[in-house]
Amino acid sequence: MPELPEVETTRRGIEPHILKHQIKAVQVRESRLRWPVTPVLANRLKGEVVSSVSRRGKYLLLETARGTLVIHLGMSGSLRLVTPDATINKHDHVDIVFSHGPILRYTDPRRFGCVLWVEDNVFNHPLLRNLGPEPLSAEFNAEYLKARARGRKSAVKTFLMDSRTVVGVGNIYANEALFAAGIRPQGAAGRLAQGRFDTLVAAVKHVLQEALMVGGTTLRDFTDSEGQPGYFSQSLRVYGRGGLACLSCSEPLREIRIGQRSTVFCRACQR
DNA sequence: AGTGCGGCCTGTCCGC
DNA sequence: TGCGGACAGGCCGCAC
Repeated sequence: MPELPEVETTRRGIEPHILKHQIKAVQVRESRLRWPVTPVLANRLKGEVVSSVSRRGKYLLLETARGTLVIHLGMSGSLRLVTPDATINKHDHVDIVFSHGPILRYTDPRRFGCVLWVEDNVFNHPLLRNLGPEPLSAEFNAEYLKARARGRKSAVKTFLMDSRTVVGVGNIYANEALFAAGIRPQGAAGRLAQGRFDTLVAAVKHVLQEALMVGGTTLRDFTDSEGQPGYFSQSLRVYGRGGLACLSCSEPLREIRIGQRSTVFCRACQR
């Protein structure tokens, strides 16, 4: 499942191949994604040149002079560069065909993702307008987080996964960051002691940065059909390890549900 | 405003 | 071996 590190890795992987290149055609085989892929999208993109490839949270932004293509990979999506002779598989929903040959192929078995065309300022779009700071930016710091948590009764994990608090922290890294910070996921965000925001912010940054480094190396060869992100198999310390021994103290890790999300933590190490 | 939760969707795993 | 059902997940959009 694409978390922020994988989306950023995807961005870095495709950018050199499509930046300043012209889109020859767009082929939509399955328009029923999270929101319908409109025919307008293909018409408007045709002939346009990609002027930037950026990212906001887990949204990839392909900018052209006429507008921006907004792509979200949902939880099962991927975006790969393929050659025109590549086999088309069942879940290859959208192709962006470039004039110089490569095809940017959007694949998403569960169709939780989206491919949208936005002509107005993309950052005013409802999907992007209310997003919190980037986790790896200076804007995401202890002072900010503390101020935002004030009075909040929801669990710190839920709070952390809220994209209005900070973008790019999904279930996996929320679990990992809270473990790294030694903070119990179910405690109210507004009740965290002052000093713990520093620890938490540092843990979020650390966990994401580590994943980004691993993702960057394993996904270097982007035309590799293998596709499975290697960072996912990196040493996750709590996620998916409910009932197993804590890697720090050997106590069995607890698994509970917070906000319908699987939550794993160590009762001894996280307070 | 803050909070909680239903729903979207399919691949994978489990038990029978 | 086949089959049904639970589960996983991001995150919108609604209800309270």
